[in-house]
Amino acid sequence: MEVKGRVSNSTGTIVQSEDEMDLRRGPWTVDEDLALINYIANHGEGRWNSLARSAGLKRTGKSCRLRWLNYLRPDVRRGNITLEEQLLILELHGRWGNRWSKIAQYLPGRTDNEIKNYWRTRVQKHAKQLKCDVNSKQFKDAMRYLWMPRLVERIQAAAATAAATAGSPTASASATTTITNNNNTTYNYNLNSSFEVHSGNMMLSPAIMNNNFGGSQSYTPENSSTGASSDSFGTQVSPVSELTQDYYNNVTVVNSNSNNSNNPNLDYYPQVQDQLSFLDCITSPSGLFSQQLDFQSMEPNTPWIQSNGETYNGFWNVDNILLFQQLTDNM
DNA sequence: AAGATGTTCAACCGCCTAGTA
DNA sequence: TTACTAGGCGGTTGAACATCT
Repeated sequence: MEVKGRVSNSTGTIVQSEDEMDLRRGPWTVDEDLALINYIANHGEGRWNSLARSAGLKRTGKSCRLRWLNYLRPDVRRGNITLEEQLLILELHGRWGNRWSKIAQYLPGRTDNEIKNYWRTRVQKHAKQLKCDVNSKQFKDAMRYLWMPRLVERIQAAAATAAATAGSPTASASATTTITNNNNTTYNYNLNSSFEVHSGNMMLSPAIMNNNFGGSQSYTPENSSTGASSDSFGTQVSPVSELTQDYYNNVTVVNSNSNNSNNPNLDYYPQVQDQLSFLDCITSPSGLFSQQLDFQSMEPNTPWIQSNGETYNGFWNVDNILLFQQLTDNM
């Protein structure tokens, strides 16, 4: 695919420079990817326009930058958005809105583009199913009081299962997790599949109060398998991704000291971050499920995301939609 | 089996800001 | 101060793929 570059001069006339006539657009080829990877390996990134020329790429600097940051960069995490990441995206979007790059700073390895895509395809889809605007208070309340607690519950259930499978004594069934957000709302979660919401000084809608979702209330969801949803995160495997990951195995500048065998990209990148699980972070250092997770004070790029590929089973099953409707009927 | 419809995500576009000459 | 350039960001598009009818 080759498209002639066209720009307007000061009089509005379409002109074409010699370089612009050769500019390529559209999907990147294997050779282009390799050229970019090799060039950055040897010369570093930055100064994208000159980089594009020096690397012999008939692409704009912007295009090179985007390709590198969103796809070729070795520490890009690919695959399913984990439950932990979903929870964090919901929380951070509630605070910052569509500040994708800012949100991405808190999800190491995820790009702003990926988070934006997640929001538009998954979250907005749920809002559409519920026939409400994704920015409406109804939907935000549903996220805060139904979706996010459910995510935490499932994270804990998965952790408990994993711990039990591993024979770990930490799989205590009555442990409780407390999460406090920037609205001073405290969520208490425990492994018995119930949760409480303490509203603190947060403003709650009368409908929610009337429906026993304000103050300090308990709600026991259905069996935590919850799975009935059409959502299927990450089932699509990009052939391009597989290809370019294979290339990393053959790039001559790989860091052979790395022992990471899961992500071939990391072999290429000298700085391999040790990753902690979500529960490691909310429980450590002093006690199981008792620490408060303070999103406000978290530093960007804190490497706390679990590296496994949790499959999302969805939340908006029939029970929860009915519950949501009960909540919103009185609004 | 085939066409229609829905979903995903890489890539592009246009705007904005910071840096610099 | 102004003009220009590079880089960054959020919004949007469209091809590829999946699912439905």
